[in-house]
Amino acid sequence: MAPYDKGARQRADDRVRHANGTPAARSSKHRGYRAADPSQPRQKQRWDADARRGREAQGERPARPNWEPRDGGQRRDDRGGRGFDRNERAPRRFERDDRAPRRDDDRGGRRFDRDDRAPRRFDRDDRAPRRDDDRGGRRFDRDDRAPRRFDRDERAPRRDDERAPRRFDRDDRAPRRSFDRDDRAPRRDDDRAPRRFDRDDRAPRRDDDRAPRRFDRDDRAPRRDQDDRQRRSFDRDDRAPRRFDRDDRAPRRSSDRDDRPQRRSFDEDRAPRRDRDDSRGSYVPADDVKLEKLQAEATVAADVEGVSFTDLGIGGNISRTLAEMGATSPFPIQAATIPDVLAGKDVLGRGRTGSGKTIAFGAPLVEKLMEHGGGTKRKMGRAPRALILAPTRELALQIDRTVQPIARSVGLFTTQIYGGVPYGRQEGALERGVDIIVGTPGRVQDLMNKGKLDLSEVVVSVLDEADHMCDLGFLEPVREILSATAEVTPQGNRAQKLLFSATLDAQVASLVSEFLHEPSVHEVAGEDQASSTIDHRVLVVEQRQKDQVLEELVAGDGKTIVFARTRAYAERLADQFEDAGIRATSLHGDLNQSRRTRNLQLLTSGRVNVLVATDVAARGIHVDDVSLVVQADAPDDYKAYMHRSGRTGRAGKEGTVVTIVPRGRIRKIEGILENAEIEADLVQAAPGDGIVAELAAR
DNA sequence: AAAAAAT
Repeated sequence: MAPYDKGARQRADDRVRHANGTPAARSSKHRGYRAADPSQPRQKQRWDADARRGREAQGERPARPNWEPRDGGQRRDDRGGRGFDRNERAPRRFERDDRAPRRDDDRGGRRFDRDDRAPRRFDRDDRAPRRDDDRGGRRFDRDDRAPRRFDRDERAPRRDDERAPRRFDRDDRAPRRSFDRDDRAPRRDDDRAPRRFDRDDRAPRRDDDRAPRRFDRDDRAPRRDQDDRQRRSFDRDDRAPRRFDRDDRAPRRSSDRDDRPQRRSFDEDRAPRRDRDDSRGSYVPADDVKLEKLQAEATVAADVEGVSFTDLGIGGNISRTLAEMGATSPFPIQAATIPDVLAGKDVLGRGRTGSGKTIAFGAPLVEKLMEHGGGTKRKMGRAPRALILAPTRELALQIDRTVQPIARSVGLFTTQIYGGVPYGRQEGALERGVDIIVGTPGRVQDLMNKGKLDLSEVVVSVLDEADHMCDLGFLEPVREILSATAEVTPQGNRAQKLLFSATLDAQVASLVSEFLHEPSVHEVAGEDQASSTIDHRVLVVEQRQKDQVLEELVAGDGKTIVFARTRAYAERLADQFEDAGIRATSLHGDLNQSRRTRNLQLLTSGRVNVLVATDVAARGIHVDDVSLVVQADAPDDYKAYMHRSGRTGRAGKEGTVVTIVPRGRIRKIEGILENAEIEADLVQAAPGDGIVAELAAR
């Protein structure tokens, strides 16, 4: 009792003073002791809960993140032990390491330890970053992840591989983890340290150095590759008809439901609430419902031949920068939307990411800012005047890589505002003053609520993947953000809203009716997935043979992206592939941001052949030369199918999309294909079948 | 139901 009491007394003293400061301190202090012992752990926990509630009351953020499972809080409470441990991570991890097998269960508590956990589950990846911060020893860590596994052909230890890295990483922490496999970890280090080291160190650098380059590629590849010729050829022939077909079908599928939002979508009358509610209720049926495409003015390559960016109204500096980036002449979507944006109109644009869409809004946006920016350009602490929102961090980054050089060419600054990274840098940038914000809704809203981000001077707002932004969970934040932007420019014109997506349909109706004014609608003929150079296949596979078939499919030499429905499955598949000697990595929301960035880079740089991802990678992500897209789980809807499959067959190259379905899902996938207007062979397949080997060889 | 997005 004695030793403990000392500490407890100290704390009790503090509590008494803070809590009430009553003169009865002594006796209450005494009582306080006893209470303190058992309650002390809980004390902190309660405090946290109070603090959270307080923050929520201030409107800062919800007590529970909206992506968190409902029972998250409860679980946490149940685990009293963890709740108060929060700050003491070492012990925790330690415990968890023991629980490794249960990792999935850990998720309830996710919110507060995300970073911590990532390591747990995906050992290799997470730790690397930590070490980086701490030590020179980094390299080893990093290597552990991707490279390592491949190196280890010895599979017997398979499971060892999974864990070895973790423990191994933390040799320092040996006491915590060391238990099982200290023996092996060291070995590997010794053997491979040199190699990995090299790789690891360089990998990061490359990212930094090449960001611009890659960026260029992203933009250029599509442009250059998708020559005017190509586009024209398929655009005209194939698509025009298709689009019309779709319009016809929409009604068929969803009868009256679809009609409401569609019809209203571009009426100026505002019935935002009703629209929204209606759409929420009726848009998300169990089946893949196809909404009417928006009435659009189609632009084809012939329309833009011989036109230059300058002709469209883009200034010399920006035009030169575009040329340096590889955009020497405008693509159709750009030719269609740039004049309207410059004219101050609201615009809806349909065009695949990476095919010129970013510049279609980026270039005129910068031009517009110059126009009504005036002398305030350089002012410290100036509020941003343009906002670009994207549904994922990776996409926001990719957009910024395109827009930033355009902005800089005329002395404007951009900054990225997205989650998963420290606030300091972002807040610092805002304090210094920026002109264009590129980000994701969560962090933008967060900084808005903290008073760090003032959107009241934003006169141009862009929603990329706008239809996706209307998905459950995105619509509300987006509405709040848009509501915080300016209604009119300093010159008294209406502030602009621009919505872009490869699958822009009536799902955006509520946003359109609430925020847009007489928008002009454009699309590029031939820009959707159905165009193309992509061979679509469906393999009907027995559930228990699925993983084996997948492994055979991804064993080929070409770059492959595998889509899985859940994070856990994505991670498991990546592990399985690595265990099989295939260079693979994963991309999903359970990884911390540095890991996400790095793993994506592993694929773009070719250090791995296979990326297993959730739908976080379905939209907008451009990786050169992906020859095969495998859908380990069927997509939710036809739009997901189109976006996922659009990761391949880019740049006019050949691509193959293989969708694995169990027998029971055949009808579902057929419906999706029909809506996507894609024809695909559907065959049964089992491990070792010729068809599997043939597809893998591509 | 899951995914994404804020700590």
